[in-house]
Amino acid sequence: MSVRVRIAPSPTGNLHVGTARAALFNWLYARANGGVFIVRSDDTDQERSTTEYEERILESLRWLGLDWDEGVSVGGPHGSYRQSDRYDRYREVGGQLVASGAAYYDQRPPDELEALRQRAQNEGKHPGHYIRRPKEEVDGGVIRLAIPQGEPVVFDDMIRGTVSFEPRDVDDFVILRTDGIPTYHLASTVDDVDYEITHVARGEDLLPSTPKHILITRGMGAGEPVYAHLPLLFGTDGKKLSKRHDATSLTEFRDAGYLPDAVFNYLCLLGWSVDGETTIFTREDAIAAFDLADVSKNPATFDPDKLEWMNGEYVRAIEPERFVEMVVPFVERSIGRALDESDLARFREISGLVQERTKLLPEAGEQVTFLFGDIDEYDEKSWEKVMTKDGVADILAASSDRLGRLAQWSADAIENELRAMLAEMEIGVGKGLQPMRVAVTGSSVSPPLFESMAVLGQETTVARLDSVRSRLTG
RNA sequence: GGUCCCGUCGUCCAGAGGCCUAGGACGCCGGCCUUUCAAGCCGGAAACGCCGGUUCGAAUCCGGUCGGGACUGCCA
Repeated sequence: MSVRVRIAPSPTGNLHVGTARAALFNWLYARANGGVFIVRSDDTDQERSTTEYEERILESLRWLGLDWDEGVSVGGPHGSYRQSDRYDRYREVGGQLVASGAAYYDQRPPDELEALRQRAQNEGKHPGHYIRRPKEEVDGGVIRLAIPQGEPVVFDDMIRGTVSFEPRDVDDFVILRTDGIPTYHLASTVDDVDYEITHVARGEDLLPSTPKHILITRGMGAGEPVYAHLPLLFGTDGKKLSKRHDATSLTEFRDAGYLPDAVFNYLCLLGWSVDGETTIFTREDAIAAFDLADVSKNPATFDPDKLEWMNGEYVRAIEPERFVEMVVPFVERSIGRALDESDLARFREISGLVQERTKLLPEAGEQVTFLFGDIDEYDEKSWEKVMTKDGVADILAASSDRLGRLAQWSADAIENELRAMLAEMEIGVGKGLQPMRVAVTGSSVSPPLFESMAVLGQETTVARLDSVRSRLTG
């Protein structure tokens, strides 16, 4: 039987990294086995679900480079792949389960049920012992599944191995609400059966719900899929990844300047590896090596530092011209206006040096703002550190004078001139260049100075040196 | 509280009884290179939670213990 896997996000927010990683592993498994990857919308929470979020989630999946064969927006043999379009089907199954005795109606208030549950527990009976009623007795209310007593529910999880639950530990849970809307357990399970899902790979938080899903599946007379429960993702504080402390949605990463390939690569490494040695790899490499059975059992802590490092690796690997294209919007954002042709030409001259120094795309913009506008304010710390030293004004005056008279304006020529000058003045290169750097770029951290000056132009360079010198000498 | 899951460097991953004086990556520390910052290169500190058992031999198997987590809704 060919592999059919799915990811079923709820459109109640942007795509969460945990969901993204689950999608990734499902996608890898499908691609590794010539299977079908399905995207379904679990939108039974009518209060919070929106089509707006649904579209954004799909966008994020596409951004990550995951394509799907069936599902929302691409269609397939099962309709819209939205649960909100299938309420009739869930009610039908609910009715069948009641008819067969696998489920029953219940309309008693929660506190009464709690008391009955407590009583059963005290007497060592199944929690549903005093709750269950014959199906004729009540009409309306919710429908609960009657957990069959006896044998434990056992299944072989691809990642966890054999997992077993005693029936007495599973509540008679609600499958259909009073308003006729199915709960997650029913809708999700019915869909998995109807769509002929062969492998359910999802977060470990659903492990305790698995016996419920297995029981519904059996109640429908269907065979169970193979389950694979992925380890959970934690934030840097060691707790569950939270929106409060961490970037949690894929859109945030995109907006921060992360590359989809880097995010893809990094997410793969959270719970899985190619061979324990390889850190950077392509999607094809991942597909070739991937198996759900190899996924780690341990929860993984999301490490922003490592992702950032990896993004730098990917940024440096971009084709130079492509890098320019990608970074232009960020440069424009930094300088607050669009780049014209001559700006672009100047940016190209230095973009290689910028690329080496970029981990996140927006940083590239910050590095070249000095090229495209006046320096409104100098970096305070840089000024403090460099400009308050003795002899700075002399260095600026001399460099302005010599660069102003330089016949050929190129990085090499500038370098030769300034090195010769500093040698004559008996000032160390490192010490002597810093004031010029701050004067010309506004900061003690910048792309290499000679190239920066070359691109900036002779006139502007000299003007900036003069401007700072006169500011220093009053 | 109950049920279930998990337990190798700070973090991620490798290790499926001898190849382990435990390997790779991020981060950290030191050095080299160097016009700053990066990048690159070299080196370093850093882990098998604990206790028993099985075995000639255990990070690897078993038991216990401790620790962490998830679930325990007419949310998903």
